[in-house]
Amino acid sequence: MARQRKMDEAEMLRETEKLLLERGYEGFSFKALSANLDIARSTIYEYYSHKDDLITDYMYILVKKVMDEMEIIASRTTGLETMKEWLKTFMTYDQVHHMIAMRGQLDQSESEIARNRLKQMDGLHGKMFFMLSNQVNKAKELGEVRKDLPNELVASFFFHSILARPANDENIQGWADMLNDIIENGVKPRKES
Amino acid sequence: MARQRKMDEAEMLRETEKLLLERGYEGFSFKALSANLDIARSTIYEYYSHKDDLITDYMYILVKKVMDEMEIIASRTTGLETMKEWLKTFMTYDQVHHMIAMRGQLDQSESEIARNRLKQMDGLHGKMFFMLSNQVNKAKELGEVRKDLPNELVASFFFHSILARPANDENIQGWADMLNDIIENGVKPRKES
Amino acid sequence: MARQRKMDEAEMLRETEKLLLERGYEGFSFKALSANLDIARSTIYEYYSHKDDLITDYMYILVKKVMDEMEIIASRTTGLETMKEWLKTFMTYDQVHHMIAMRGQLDQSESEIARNRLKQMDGLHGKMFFMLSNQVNKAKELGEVRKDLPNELVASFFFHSILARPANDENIQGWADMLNDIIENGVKPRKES
Amino acid sequence: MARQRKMDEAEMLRETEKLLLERGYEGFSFKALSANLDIARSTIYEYYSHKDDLITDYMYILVKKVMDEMEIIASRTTGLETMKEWLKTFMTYDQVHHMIAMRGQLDQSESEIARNRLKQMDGLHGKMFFMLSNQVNKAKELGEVRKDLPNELVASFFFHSILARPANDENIQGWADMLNDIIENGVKPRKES
DNA sequence: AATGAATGAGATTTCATTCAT
DNA sequence: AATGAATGAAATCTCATTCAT
Repeated sequence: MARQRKMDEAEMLRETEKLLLERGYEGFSFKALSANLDIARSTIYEYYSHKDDLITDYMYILVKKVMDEMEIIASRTTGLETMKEWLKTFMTYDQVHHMIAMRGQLDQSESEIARNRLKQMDGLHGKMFFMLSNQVNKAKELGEVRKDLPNELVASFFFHSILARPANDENIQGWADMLNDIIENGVKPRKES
Repeated sequence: MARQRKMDEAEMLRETEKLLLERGYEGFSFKALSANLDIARSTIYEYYSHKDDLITDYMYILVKKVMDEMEIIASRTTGLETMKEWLKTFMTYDQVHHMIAMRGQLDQSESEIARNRLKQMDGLHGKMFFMLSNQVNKAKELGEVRKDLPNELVASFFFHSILARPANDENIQGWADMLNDIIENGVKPRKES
Repeated sequence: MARQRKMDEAEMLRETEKLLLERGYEGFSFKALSANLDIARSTIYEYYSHKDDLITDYMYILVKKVMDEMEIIASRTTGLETMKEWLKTFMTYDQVHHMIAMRGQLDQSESEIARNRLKQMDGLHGKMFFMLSNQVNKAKELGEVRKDLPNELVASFFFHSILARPANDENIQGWADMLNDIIENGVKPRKES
Repeated sequence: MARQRKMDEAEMLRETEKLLLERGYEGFSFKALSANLDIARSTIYEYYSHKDDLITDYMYILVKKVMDEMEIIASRTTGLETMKEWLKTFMTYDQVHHMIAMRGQLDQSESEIARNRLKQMDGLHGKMFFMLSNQVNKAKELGEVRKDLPNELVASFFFHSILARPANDENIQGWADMLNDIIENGVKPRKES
């Protein structure tokens, strides 16, 4: 009797994310995943032959999604405005920071598939930082960013500033505005006459 | 063989840190630790009866060290200057950020000793943020920080800004100065005539 | 290799009994059990996630079996006759006495499943003693048992008398008859004129 | 500086008994013993080089004590009276039954000292049963016990009857009297005109 | 396409025992 | 006589992975 197609791969990736955030790389297990998805553990192997394959797949897709949004934004804005929009993207996908933290543990993965996907991901990640730095440069040319700061530092600053998240998560927009404000103008009062 | 020599507990904590940073909470194992220290796995249990006891001990000591340095700095400076000095402390102990990320996984620890140490650590952590926010307030009073920004956001911004670390780790001082500069003045050029 | 063959759970319980009787609660180990069953140690965990779960399962099933036999006997006899039949049941299942001795060590079990099963077992055990005492009472009413002895003592006497087992195990029936004889008439000669 | 003689061997044996009764043979550990006695674990090895040496020592001393009491009683009484007195001794030392249950696990002990002490103990145990059977015989000759019952069965019956212990432990004497009454006269009413 | 059954490797933890002081 | 330090072996338990159905 033919079994029903029970598996929804999108849901699988969602659960993967949830578990990775809750328990970290080593704490993540197919056992827990199969329990949460209410399928047999062995069924997961029909989709991913190694734990690391699934994890790197999830990671790659996540970074790709961020990249895609960044590119859409870049296609209709420039300079500081682009970067301010990107900041909102970074907020929406703040898991990325956790994934970067976990990435190191995957270096010695036994799965070649996983190691290859990591390389692709690193490529994307590099490209992402290149886009950031590049945009900083454009902003400099437009006179929106000081020329005495290294592009990479400003880029990295944008990317990490979202970690300064307030305790109460409500009002994302207001929070984003304030972050942008600090990044642009700094915390020191301007001596306006 | 050196059967009698007493374990060097300081070295044990140093190796613990190294392994935690390399492998994360779940990846950390007494097996690896004992191998690195060149002692028997069971010997570690003479010092810490649970994995979590050792980890929380390490974490607590780390946070305590940061706090102590912060207090010394606060005793001889104020306002923005204090915060700029603190930033250097945060840079020196940037492992703290990794530990905060791991902390969540320790909540369900079966070891009561570990759970208690976590409570103490949370206390310290709370105190740390209180000190930060407080200093932001002083800086506002001194006219060094804009009054329209919430204390907590500025505090959190300082604490997390160090994550915008440049690829090449050399020249910490220059890096610290630039971070401070961005935080103070922002990335936008000042319209100075 | 017979990789797919399903474990025979009945055999598992039989081996469990054997090992428990040979080595006691703390001496019982999954290592020995898996060796005797010629399966991998981890396979046992597919059936029982805790040592205590298996042990209490075995115990419960044992007590249940005794109870069931007792009830069948009680449904077709009364009074002293019932108790004499029960004595034979107790002889057949004399492991029960060992299990009662071990039970104490299970109280602090970490497995909730085990603790729950223990509660059920205690319930059965209580019911068993209630049935025994009750039947003593009936026997008193029928004039088969002296009225000056507490029900509980007579009940307990029946239950434990089977421990007075002769060295050579043959001839169960003769032994049972003699035990019954002593319990009924005592060891003192009746002064029959 | 000379350490104080902290160890009281009698107390050591008392704690050994307590732990053996609480946890059984495999559950008994020098770790727990040293904790209870508040001495170093290694100190116990000054007295007993093997776990089993201590356990068998305790067991032997226990059985010896029972034997000594039995012999004193036997020196001033005979027949059924002796056996009734012995019953009280058995009640006082009811740990003996637990020790007999544990004894089996010691057979494969690696310590030769322990194996030898076991042999001595078995000798005593045998002698004890010989005394019991012998006394049954005397009682038969005195017309106090029925001649149709095997000596060993009556002996064993006495020895084990104390396990029929009532729930509430108070009033040992009354309980002993009732047990003796049942053993002597049985539970069936005597048809006395 | 999905699953049930089994397994080997490894993690945490406990403990008897040894040895130098 | 007593102890602190260390250790190896073993026990419980978890999990990624394989394989037959």
